[in-house]
Amino acid sequence: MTEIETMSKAEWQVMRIIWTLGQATSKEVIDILERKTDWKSATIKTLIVRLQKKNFLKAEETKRPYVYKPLIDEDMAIHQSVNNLFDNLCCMRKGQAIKDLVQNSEISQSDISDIVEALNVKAKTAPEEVECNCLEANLI
Amino acid sequence: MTEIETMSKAEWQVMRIIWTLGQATSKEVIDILERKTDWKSATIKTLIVRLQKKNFLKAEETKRPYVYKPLIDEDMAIHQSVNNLFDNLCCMRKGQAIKDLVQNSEISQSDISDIVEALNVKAKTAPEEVECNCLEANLI
DNA sequence: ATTCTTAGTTTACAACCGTAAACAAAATGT
DNA sequence: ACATTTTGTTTACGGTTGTAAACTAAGAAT
Repeated sequence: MTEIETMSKAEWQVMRIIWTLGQATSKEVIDILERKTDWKSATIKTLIVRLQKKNFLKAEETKRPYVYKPLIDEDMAIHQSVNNLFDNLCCMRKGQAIKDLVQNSEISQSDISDIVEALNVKAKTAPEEVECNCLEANLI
Repeated sequence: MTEIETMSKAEWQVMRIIWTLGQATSKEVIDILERKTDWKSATIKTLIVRLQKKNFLKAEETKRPYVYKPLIDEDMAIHQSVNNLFDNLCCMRKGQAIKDLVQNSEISQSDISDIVEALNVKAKTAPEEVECNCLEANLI
């Protein structure tokens, strides 16, 4: 049961920048986040340190300023986070939660097609009803 | 900017039981969670207290044992949690995150139809591409 | 070489969370 | 009425998170 390291809300903001740029110096991250948020540079430095401790980032320390690179793939991080949250939910309600997300998210035409396709596949084996197991003794 | 109270993973387990039962005494919650988890009853009591402080639960204190009732609707809680998490994500990747969820969740036939319907509606106004704004100065 | 600046490291502190024991008050059994 | 059990309240403690200042080491400017 190796505990999964989770990313806090603030840490997500840092990772998004580094994922988007591919790699970044602390100055780049700080400049961008000082425009996006009201965080002080010290705060952002702390977040970078914590992300290194959690093995989400590593510093290329051959020369300064260090270049920070992601150690986890963005899609993998999203997969873990989202599924981790869905694990909290009543099985019966996940379908409606997904519908709610569809309605509240901006999604491209091609992603819409992809999701519809995934739903078509799903429909071939999907049950008529999903049972609630909120009271059952399934170990969490 | 009134801070939204969030529910921790452990607190979710308590809420799910009370939502499913409609209301419950601490004994009911404790009995169920002692079968589902290895938490001690003291732990579960603490969670109930914290959920009251966060206004997710209230105790009917007219007679003992108290009866605990949800102060927040389960669907509303799910909506808030899920959208709160999606706020962390790069806009460009939300579509694929939803597809991933579809593939990894058990969903009923009728929920599948509902989601497809929502996607059809969405497709009428969906953009060809969604722009990434991870580096932009939108206040979080 | 000495000073200024930038970037990385250490320390800080309150709130929240997982986890639970200890304590107190009410209800129940005898 | 008194002992026992149940249930609610208080206190605890280490780890995480938001938030940041202070300190230090390395580069850059003079």
